[in-house]
Amino acid sequence: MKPTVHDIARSAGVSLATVDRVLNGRPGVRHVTRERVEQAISSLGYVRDVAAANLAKGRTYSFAFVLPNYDNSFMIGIRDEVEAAISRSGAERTQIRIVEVPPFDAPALADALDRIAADMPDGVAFVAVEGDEVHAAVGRLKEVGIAVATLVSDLPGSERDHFAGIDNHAAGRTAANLLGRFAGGREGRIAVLAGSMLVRDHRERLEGFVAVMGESFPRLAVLPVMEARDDPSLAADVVSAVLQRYPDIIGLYSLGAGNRGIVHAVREIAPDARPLVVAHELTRTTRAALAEGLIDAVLNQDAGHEVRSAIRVLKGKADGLPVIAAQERIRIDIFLKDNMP
Amino acid sequence: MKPTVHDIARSAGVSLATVDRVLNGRPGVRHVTRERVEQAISSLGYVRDVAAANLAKGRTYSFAFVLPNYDNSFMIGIRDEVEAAISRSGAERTQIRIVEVPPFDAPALADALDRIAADMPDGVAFVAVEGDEVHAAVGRLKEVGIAVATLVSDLPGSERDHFAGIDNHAAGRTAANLLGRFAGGREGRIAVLAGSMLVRDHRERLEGFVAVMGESFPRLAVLPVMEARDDPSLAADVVSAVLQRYPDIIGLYSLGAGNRGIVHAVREIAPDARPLVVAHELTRTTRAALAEGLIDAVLNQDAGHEVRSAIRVLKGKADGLPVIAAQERIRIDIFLKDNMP
DNA sequence: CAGTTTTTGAGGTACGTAAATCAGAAAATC
DNA sequence: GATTTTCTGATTTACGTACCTCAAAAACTG
Repeated sequence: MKPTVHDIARSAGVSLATVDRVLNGRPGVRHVTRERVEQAISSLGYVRDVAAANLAKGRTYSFAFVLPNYDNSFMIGIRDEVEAAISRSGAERTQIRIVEVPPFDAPALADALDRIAADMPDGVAFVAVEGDEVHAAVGRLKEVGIAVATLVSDLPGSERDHFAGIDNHAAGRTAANLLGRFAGGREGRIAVLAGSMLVRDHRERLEGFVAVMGESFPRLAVLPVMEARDDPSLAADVVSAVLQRYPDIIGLYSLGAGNRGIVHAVREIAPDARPLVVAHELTRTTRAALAEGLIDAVLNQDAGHEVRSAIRVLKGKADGLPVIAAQERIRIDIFLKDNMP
Repeated sequence: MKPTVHDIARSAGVSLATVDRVLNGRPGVRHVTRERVEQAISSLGYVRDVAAANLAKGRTYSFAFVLPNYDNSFMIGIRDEVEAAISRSGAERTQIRIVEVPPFDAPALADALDRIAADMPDGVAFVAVEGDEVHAAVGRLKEVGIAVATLVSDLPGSERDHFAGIDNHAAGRTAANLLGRFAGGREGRIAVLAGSMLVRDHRERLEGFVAVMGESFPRLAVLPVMEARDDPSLAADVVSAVLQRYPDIIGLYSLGAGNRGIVHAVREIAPDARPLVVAHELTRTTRAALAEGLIDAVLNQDAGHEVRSAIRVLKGKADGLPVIAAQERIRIDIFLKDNMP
């Protein structure tokens, strides 16, 4: 039978109240007594029943998720997952609200963070945009004791507690590895399409990609990156243009969103002249394109994992617990047409 | 504020006892009253506080995991995960024990299952070996109301409630896809190394692999499968021999265990003559080989996910709940050297 | 309508922990 | 040794649900 606080009290020869004081770090216990209790705890192998503790505490955590009001499938996926978390919030004693901000707008993001700080939630998660205002706003959040996590896109150097997202450098490397190997020994050019170089995750992916291409696949020449602001129609145009301009393009790496446009452009090309395509995020579009053979591989970050990890971390931070890094690492999933979930 | 049973009672104009009867499907409630209560439940958006319910029930689930006493890294990983679950068992109100059986031994497995049945646990998970005895034993378990899940290797056609493992057919297809694409347009032979064709998961992987090779990569000739009983030293010998015999082997698919031997054999070969290697399960060996470039890709099934999924399903089945298929699907992870976790 | 059965209400106890109060004991201080 | 301060014990209430008992009310029987 699992030991309870009562067992500890009995075993240590103290009262329930004292056990409670030790367990919850409350003052008013002599050193020797505290040790006796701790001794009993470890010898009985007591572990706190978290469910019962939460029930007794009646504590609820309040969190805010700041998301760009941005309509690409991936962000919609993130929002869906946050909403799913909200619908589960009853069972998990969390109260989560979503705050929308314009995308790629550091002042607006900083502003939103400051407004949230006024409500004193237990934690805030946000998709970072780089900017001094944002750094400063994070500092203010931490100052008043609010836990802060970045989501999808990080803000290194800031005081955020945690980043819930993938290693984008590694993602870029992985993409290069796949494209390079799929290309076999062939020679040719590789086109890279990004959303915006102002976003850190895109920059990092590009860095990783270019690095591996240079190291391992010198016969593949990477063209200068094209930015299409994650806009499908713009992406379609840009891709069509570059494919026409350089007939020896044998691969395309789409490291941002707007894949609908890319798929559209690639479909226009004769099947045997189509480039290899590696894209990010498994969405309806990329899934269908994988199945159809228009995209060769998709790198994915699981939005659900990211959101749940962020919540878990914020909860832990709110209670002053350390993050278990291994548990919170978000994996870079590779999907081919045969292993789609 | 989250509604409680009290709120429902008040809102429906009935007593707590009646709400309780409705919630827990106990008899003694008139149809109209039951409807009034259900109406209140849905209009208030009541959701049962599972933590409090479990606390009140004080129910503990008892499960048995039957694992082959087999020392390959993957099985050790599975065992570690079960043990991790055992160490968490206090918090999760489960009591789990591990039963070891000799590998690939259907009578012994059936025997173990029967012995377990005598203790009447709530559920049993086991790594299936094919055999009529096993089918019969599963039937007996189900007959007395014990939930049954297969782990890693399935037993289709039996009365098991659930299979916690990957789609091995898809895994084989994925391996073929990777190997075929990595080979570029080259021509040559592909060697396949399995543990034993008597194990269902190995057979299925092979089928999927051969199918895709035939469909999509007709220039790659798949050699007859070699069986090395997941034994590293045997595997090393077999691989060395076949590589010597067929100098035009450009790829190797290791669909079972014993990868240590394969890595050893491949390392002996001159770097530029080494075949492409795709193997299963991310272990210390395969991880190091990936990093070193001796293995090109590793397909992995997450042992932790599988074990936790099995426990979740057994718990659900013990309570008569249906399985949420999407949630319990185990993914086929692809790891290259750049996206290793 | 009396008797029976079914339905409902009221209330309590329990699960394991948190948190509070208050009184008394022990230790430290002067 | 008296006083203050610091500890400790005993006890209670609460969290939200499950499950039990007993009695009363309502609905059916014949």
